Amino acid sequence: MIGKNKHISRIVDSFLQKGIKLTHQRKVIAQVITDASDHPDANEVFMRANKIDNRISLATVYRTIKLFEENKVLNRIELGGKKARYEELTDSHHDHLIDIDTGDIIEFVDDEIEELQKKVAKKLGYSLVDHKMELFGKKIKTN
Amino acid sequence: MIGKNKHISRIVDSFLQKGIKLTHQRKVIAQVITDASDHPDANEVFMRANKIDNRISLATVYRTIKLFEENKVLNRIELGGKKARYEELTDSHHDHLIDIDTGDIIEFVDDEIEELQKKVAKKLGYSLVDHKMELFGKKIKTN
DNA sequence: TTTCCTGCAAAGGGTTTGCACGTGT
DNA sequence: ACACGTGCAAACCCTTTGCAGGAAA
Repeated sequence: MIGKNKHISRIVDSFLQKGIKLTHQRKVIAQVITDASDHPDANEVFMRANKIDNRISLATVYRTIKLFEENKVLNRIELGGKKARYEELTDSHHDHLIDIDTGDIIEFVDDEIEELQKKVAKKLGYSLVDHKMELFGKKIKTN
Repeated sequence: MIGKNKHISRIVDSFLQKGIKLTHQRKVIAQVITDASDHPDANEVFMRANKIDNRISLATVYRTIKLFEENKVLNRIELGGKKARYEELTDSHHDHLIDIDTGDIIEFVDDEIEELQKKVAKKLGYSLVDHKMELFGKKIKTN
């Protein structure tokens, strides 16, 4: 049985509308991603999905992740290394601050920066379609 | 014979100081990177270096690129795909605007954004060590 | 000469894909 | 029933590495 059905319905609805088949595997993977508060990589998604239901292969995880990306329910983040990590795509855009000591990822939104980005793009003769911003920082000691 | 010796001397000097051997291969690769105004990937660097001198292998290009990165003369850029691309590291930091239609990369500097980034990091309890920002845009038609 | 560097080819890690079988609608 | 999705294993792409020969200091 799949939990959190209310939350998942966003993905389900969007798929039904487009006539994409809702397989068992896709539901489980959707749940895993919806439940994840960290930013798992493909293999991590695979392991979590597999724990719920062992009929799921890594290949399917990759295919499903790609499908989710194409349907804008999943966002890929590249963190310098060679593996991609993922997060559920929500309505509000946010960026990431990465703790260089621990690898923790903190999400934040800053409208001022977003405004400036649009302005910069415009100055260069472009209209901004998307952006990616990652800050890397060290925690300030508070003792 | 290696051209642009004046420009290259930055890398050469830095290597001599640290006692790193200045092999023929390294000089050629340094030249290729110094001369590149685009943002070549490892294989592209290899091909250009190889055209100048065919005694250079892809493995050496990778090893040299890593060496250059460690010595802060080269900067790695990750552009969503799986291959890394590179540019010579200069004193002034800049970010990239990518034309989503042509793949062109435009470099820009915006101090205001940099300031805001520091501020945002601080607000979250971090001191900013580095950042990565890429804007994706469509050219505004001017006809 | 000594130490470090190189080329080659093989291995590595993450991701994708061809194929025959299985499943949602 | 039909079209599409899946598991498996092999293939792929980019990058790294072990080794024996080669070059810089």
